[in-house]
Amino acid sequence: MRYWLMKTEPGVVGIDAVLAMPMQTVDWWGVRNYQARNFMRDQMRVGDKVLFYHSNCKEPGIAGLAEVAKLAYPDRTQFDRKSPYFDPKSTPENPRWVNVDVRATKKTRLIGLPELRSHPELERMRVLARGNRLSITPVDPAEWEFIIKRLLK
DNA sequence: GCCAACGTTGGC
DNA sequence: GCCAACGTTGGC
Repeated sequence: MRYWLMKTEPGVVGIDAVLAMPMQTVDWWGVRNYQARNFMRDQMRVGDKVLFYHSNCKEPGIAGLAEVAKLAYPDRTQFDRKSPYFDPKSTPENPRWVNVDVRATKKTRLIGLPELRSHPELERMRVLARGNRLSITPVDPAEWEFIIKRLLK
C-alpha cells in the first residue's frame, strides 16, 4: 500500500463537499499533468491512503484523510466539449487522461504550510519543495505516520 | 532536438 | 494581484 498527497481547490471540490457525496466518494477529474496522471494510472491501488490537501485558497494545507476507492479509468471531462478540461486530441478509443475515485474518510483540523514546514520530519515532503506544482505526490510512510500520530492526535 | 515564448500553478 | 517556478508548444 502506498501513501499520497492529492491537491484540490476547496472552492471546486473540498473535503466538506466530498464528505457530503454519496459514499463520500468523488472521481478525481481534471488532472492534466503527465506525471500526476502516471501516478494514478501506474501506481495507485484501491486502499492506498491519501492526504486530502486544499490548495489555491486562503489557508492551504492538509484538510482531511481519504483513500483510493477505484482504480484509474478514463476521465470523463476530456470528452466533454463544454468542459475547460476538454481535450480535442483525446478519443474514447485512446484516452489520454485518467482518474481514480477517492473516498474521504475524515475531515481533520487544517494543518497549514507553516506548521508542516516547522517539522524536520516533514522537510523532504514534495509538496513543501520550492516551486512544486505537482498536484499528486507520493508521501513517505514515515511522513504519513508522523502526521497521523503526532499532528492529528 | 533545442530553446524561446507562452500558459498555468499556487503561495504570498 | 504579483510573480517565481515549471510544463508545454512549436518554429527552426
